[in-house]
Amino acid sequence: MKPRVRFAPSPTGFLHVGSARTALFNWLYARSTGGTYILRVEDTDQERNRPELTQQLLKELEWLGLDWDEGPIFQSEKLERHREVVQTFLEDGYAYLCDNENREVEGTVLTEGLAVRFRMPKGKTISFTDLVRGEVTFNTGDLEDFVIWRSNGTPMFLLANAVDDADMGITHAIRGEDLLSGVPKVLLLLDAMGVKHPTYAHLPLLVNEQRKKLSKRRDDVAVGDYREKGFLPEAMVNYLALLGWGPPDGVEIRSLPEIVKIFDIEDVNKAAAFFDIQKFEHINSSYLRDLSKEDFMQRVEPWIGNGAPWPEENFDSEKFSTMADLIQEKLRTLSDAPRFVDFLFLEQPDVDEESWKKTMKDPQVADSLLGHVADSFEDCEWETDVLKDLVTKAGEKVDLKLGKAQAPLRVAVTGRTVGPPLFETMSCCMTREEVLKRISDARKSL
RNA sequence: GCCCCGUUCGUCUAGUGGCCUAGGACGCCAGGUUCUCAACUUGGUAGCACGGGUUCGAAUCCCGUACGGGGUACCA
Repeated sequence: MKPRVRFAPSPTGFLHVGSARTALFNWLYARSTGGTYILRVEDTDQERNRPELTQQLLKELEWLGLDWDEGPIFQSEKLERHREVVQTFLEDGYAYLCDNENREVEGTVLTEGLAVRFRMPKGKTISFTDLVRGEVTFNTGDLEDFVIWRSNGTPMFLLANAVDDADMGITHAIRGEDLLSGVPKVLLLLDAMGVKHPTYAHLPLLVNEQRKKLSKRRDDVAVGDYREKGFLPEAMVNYLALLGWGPPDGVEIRSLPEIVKIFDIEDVNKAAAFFDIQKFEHINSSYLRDLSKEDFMQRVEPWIGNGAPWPEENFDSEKFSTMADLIQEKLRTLSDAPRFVDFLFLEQPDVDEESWKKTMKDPQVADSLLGHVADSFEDCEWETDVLKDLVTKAGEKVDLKLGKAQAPLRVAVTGRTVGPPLFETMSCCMTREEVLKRISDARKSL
């Protein structure tokens, strides 16, 4: 039988990286086994459920490239089926009615204003084999009767989850470890329905620096935030796959299709993992560098279009296209792009204070150097090699090597010590007049 | 409290009884290359939580301890 798995988020907030990782591992399992990946929206919590978030959720999953084969199926549409199962439980004596004070109420008919609790059998041992954790055992004596139906006429998570998994023919439930404790209850529910148990695989949790479970409330971990920071979806899924799993050959940066080939759910770790933004950035920059020119231009567009830190009318797409070749390899995220080119589209460079202090700390030297540079730039050939040569010579006059000598000029022209290759940028994207103006402006500010 | 789960460099991981004086990646440090940065490159840093067993041999198996986490809702 072909595996059937599902990702079952509840639309109570933005998709966060932990959920995305669960979605990814379900997807990987389905794709690597030839199974079916189903999307199910668990929207039974009427209080917190927000329909508009569902659309957002689907968008994020699409962005990540985690396409689903069936669904989205909305749990809220299965209300009648859930009611039917609960009613049967009541009739068969598996469950009982109870009031607001948790007192048992006589009767076997679902009644408005009354909740339903599942009766926990006494003295039973419940074991199951988890694909990640191995054999896990619980005693029913440690568990209590639990609510499966709210007094407001809606099903509880465990019930809806068990019924839907059974009805959808889910063969493998792959999800976060925070749900491990709920398994014995679900198994009891499944037994009461007389259906087979799915196989479980509980993924290690993703934790914050305090080693606590990542939460949408206290941790800034929405997938959308990373998209907006300029991370690539392929880098995101690649990094997420590395949390709790490692490729046997040690090659970490590889595409999703390649990961599908070597992924095995049984290789997943048991221990919680910390989401390390530095490593994520490293992976992202690697994917960024590997982008074709055309692809890069397309992806970077949102960061240099509307909202970029320069007047829109100053933007010159041809200049940017030239610059793209020079800066693509330097970016860690797409949002780094503007600050590598902003000086071209601003009237005045946006001068970074630290950079200024560092390079102009000796105003005499800086002024003399910039003076020599300006003089030699007056009527030279406007070419990369020529400019580089002239700055080298200017540097020699104040006893500085090119590495040091270019710094004040770079800050005068671009406003920062870090940026694209200076001489090429000047010769290709700036006029002699512009450069001389900036040198002269900088000297006045010394 | 009770139940369940976990513990290899700072971080993510490889490791399924001998190939481990524990490998890789990120980070960090030092050097090379270089017009800055990045990239690239050379080297370095740092770990099997602890204590008992089992075994000729244990990071790997067993028991205990410590620490961490998850659950224990008419949330999911």
